[in-house]
Amino acid sequence: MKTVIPLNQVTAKTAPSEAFFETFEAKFKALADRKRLQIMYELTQRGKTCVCDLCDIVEMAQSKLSYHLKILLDANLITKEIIGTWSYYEIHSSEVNALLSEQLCCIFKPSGS
Amino acid sequence: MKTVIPLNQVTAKTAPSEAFFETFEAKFKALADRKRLQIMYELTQRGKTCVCDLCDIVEMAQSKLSYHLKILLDANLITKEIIGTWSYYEIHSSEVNALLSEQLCCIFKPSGS
DNA sequence: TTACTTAATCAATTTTTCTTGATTAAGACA
DNA sequence: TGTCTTAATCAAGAAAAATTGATTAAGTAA
Repeated sequence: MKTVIPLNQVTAKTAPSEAFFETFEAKFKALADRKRLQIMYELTQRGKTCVCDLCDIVEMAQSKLSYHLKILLDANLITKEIIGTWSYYEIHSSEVNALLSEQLCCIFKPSGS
Repeated sequence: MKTVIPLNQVTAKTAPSEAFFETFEAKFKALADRKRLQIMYELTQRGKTCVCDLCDIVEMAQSKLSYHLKILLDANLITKEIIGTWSYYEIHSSEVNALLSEQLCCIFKPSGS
């Protein structure tokens, strides 16, 4: 899995390195799909959600959903918690906040956080 | 060319439509490439810039640069002005502001605007 | 143990995107 | 007019990402 630089370590005092652009490339790539945006939106509205429920909510086959969740997880935009046989996913609010505008954060993360 | 919904017309009072996610898909897709992010960064630093100069700055073949500029232009993230034989491109600040966080806007658009 | 459930992974195919070099179109100017 | 410059577009091939169905792994519970 690729190394992801946490957004709070990012500054722009000197010319950005190749790695800098790569980090954002990965994050924007993760967001560059309408199905993954829908997943982000549903997680925002519902909070921590089980994969089995998400499958029905976004009407996606299980293997396909797993594929897309992994991309969002690798980009550090969501987090994962395994409880027994179930996997729960949640928006990674601080990362999303650091990336997106206030007005978008109200759509892709809970307004109150 | 695809229809682009201006960001200032976007609200989230009801469940977002398919078109809503498609609009952001296009914008994030445009940002999902390290070369295009570098172009955005250089335009941010330099302001309105001629294609011929940009070619040297980002070290990219002319046809390749045109291809990437078109993707950013279609996503409404940059604007274009033709003067004589030259084409000048510029960051579309209001769109970038509506999309990205304050901290990123300082990197992908001039701090002062 | 066995059967069942959940979700990640794999392999093969399809689809999309990117790159490259060539061509085209339009303006500048002698 | 002809030549030069700039930059967009085109077509073919390469590379990357997405989809599909099957398999695997790990937990639950009889």
